[in-house]
Amino acid sequence: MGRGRVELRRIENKISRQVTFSKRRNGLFKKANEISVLCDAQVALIIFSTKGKLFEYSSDPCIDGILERYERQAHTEQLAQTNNESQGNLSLEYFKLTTKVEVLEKNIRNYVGQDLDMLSSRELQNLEHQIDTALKRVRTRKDTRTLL
Amino acid sequence: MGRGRVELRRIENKISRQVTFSKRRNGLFKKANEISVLCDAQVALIIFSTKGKLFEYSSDPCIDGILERYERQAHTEQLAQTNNESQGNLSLEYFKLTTKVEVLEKNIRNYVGQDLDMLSSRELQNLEHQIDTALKRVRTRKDTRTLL
DNA sequence: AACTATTTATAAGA
DNA sequence: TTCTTATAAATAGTT
Repeated sequence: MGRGRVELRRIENKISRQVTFSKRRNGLFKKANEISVLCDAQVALIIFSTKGKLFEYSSDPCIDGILERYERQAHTEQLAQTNNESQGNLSLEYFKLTTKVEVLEKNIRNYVGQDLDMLSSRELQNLEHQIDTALKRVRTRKDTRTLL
Repeated sequence: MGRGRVELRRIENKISRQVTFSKRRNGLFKKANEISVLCDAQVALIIFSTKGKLFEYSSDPCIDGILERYERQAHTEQLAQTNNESQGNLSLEYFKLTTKVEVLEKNIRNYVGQDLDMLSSRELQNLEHQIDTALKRVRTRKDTRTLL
């Protein structure tokens, strides 16, 4: 869609890649929004750039609702059509909470360096950076405390 | 992109809406794949149709990795989320779960080096040790992965 | 499912 | 970054 065809492979030039990323990201968000409005669909779109910057689009006010719905559906397989209503249903809310607890517990295991097998290189990189930052913060706090 | 402009609002005709949904869904997945390849980005796309049918695209073999990364990052970025939900007549189990979530979230904040003010010297010492161990594990895992 | 007239997205250039 | 524009690509309406 432009002056010349583009082969479907990683753009090696860094500047071009960033420019293309920015343009196509906007295009993708626009189209995601269009399909959600035109076709009355629920859409969640998450993008991490090469550098780890997060971009997200959600057709709903809060993307978490869609992600939780996804988790429920993906892990419950068959129940697809049935769960569209029942807001305010305590058992549903309870189930959502148990899902949330599972996610939190998985995150904690990652933060203490466990369950790393499923993480990609990039995720590992990201996690390492977070933990490294955390360690610095804790040591700074320790130093501050020692002075009191 | 077709014979005549389309207003950005829900298509009322059910058949047209379904056809458009199918076409645009394919287009969206194609573009999501293109940006991930061209720009070396990580992309997760979740779509629920009006009827609740799930469609998903992921640039990675497993979409859950991206979603978990999203959860981690979202948690790291927004610390001031207030969970004011638990009002009203909730069952004991539900309440216990919300408490558990609070504890887990508090732990996660500590693991990323935040909310350290209330910790004693001994707790700080423990936390430091845990994080230090975590960092070593992550780096070991990274090295292992690099060798593959 | 295919076909095309058009609109839309965007690659390259400014 | 933002705009312009030539061109590729997507798709609305049709068959």
